[in-house]
Amino acid sequence: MSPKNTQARERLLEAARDVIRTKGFTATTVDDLCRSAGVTKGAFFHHFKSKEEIGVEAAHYWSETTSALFAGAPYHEPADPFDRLIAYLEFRKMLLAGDVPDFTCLVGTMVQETYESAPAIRDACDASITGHAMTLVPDIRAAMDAHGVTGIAPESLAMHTQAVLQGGFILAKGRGSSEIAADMVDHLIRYIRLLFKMPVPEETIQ
Amino acid sequence: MSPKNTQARERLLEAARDVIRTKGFTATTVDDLCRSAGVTKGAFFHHFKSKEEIGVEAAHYWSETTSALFAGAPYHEPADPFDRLIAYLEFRKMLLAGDVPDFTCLVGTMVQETYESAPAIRDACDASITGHAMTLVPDIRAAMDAHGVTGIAPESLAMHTQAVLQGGFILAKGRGSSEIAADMVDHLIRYIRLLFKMPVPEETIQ
DNA sequence: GCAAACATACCAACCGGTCGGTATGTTTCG
DNA sequence: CGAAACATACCGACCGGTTGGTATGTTTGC
Repeated sequence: MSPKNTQARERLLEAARDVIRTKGFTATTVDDLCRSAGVTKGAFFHHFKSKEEIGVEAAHYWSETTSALFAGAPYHEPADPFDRLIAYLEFRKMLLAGDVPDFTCLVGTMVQETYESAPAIRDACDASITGHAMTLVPDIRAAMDAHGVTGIAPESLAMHTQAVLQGGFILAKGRGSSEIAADMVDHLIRYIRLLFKMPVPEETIQ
Repeated sequence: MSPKNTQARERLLEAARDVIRTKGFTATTVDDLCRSAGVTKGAFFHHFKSKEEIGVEAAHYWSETTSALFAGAPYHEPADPFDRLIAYLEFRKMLLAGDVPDFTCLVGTMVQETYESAPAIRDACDASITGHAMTLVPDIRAAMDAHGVTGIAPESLAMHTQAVLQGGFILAKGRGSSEIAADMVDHLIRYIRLLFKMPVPEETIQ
């Protein structure tokens, strides 16, 4: 009944996450994934019926693992919804560590390559990004109510946080450094502080 | 000199711009480009010594053609630098028309796939994005001076405009529609209005 | 008439995917 | 019980088509 030995599958999904973030989906070969996971091609096609299927499953795996990461993160602690929103963005800044492939987004990378050629992957990536954004909506809505902010759909501001992050990742890839991505989050924090009529810190954004 | 000469080169660069924006750099084959340009492989390798080289040249070509487009655009008309900045963003919104491959950014797409494997392409893409952003700096700086905005480097705000656009393109690819990208530009406009202490229009951002 | 601008034919490496087979359980039933 | 029947996980050689690139010939424009 329960799949006892699914080590190969999990190792392949981890390999997909790491290799695709580095090389992109198309440039990643099935043999790359097998080598990285330490399994054979037979094992690969036992668990996934095609390369496209591991793309879809990798997006799901990404959704699950990042959901768990964010659910257990300390940014939920503040009592005020506005403070939680800012804490979320500070947490995202904190994640911008290590080399570029370590902090960039698997699904943002994959959707760029597959949106016209592999609808199943595109939909899984879109669901991952949108699903994560929607976890922010209750806090955004509560903070808007508390601060009397109107004229913006909470869902739209939630998507905007993800757009700024994805754009920051692209700029970081161009420069080979996370710094610019952190600066973009600083702009986003300033936008949200201004929008909610909250004081803006004096530090200069470089 | 003569219109016949080097026609193949230009047609190949146009093909690269169109096909790569649709399929991505890696998934685009040399034969794809030849077919789209209506030339043979001999012509391709006469003008470009490798696939990587046409990637670099396509980024340069993108820089040149977009520079010309923006230089001739009407957003330079307003007398006030702040108004020019807003007019630029409204112009960018206006460009969000047609299918996704028609309005998305070639170099933003390419850098995602090549930043680890093809430094020459990565650098050309980075130079294209950064170079375009820097054209905004004089107006941003003048507007900041005029409105007493401090605590932000003009270059950083210029890069932020590009991050929001690039992020909007990724979200648009996930949804197959430009609408979300336009919404992201609306957030950016609102941010800049708030930052420059200017009134914010009442329309709701969806 | 000569060099640049193409066209044609071809190649070796590579890629996604297949296939026959093995090892190790798990279920079924007399 | 116990053995036959079946299921799952995995192996790795192999296949046919594709890919970036080359070698060589032909056309075009000054």
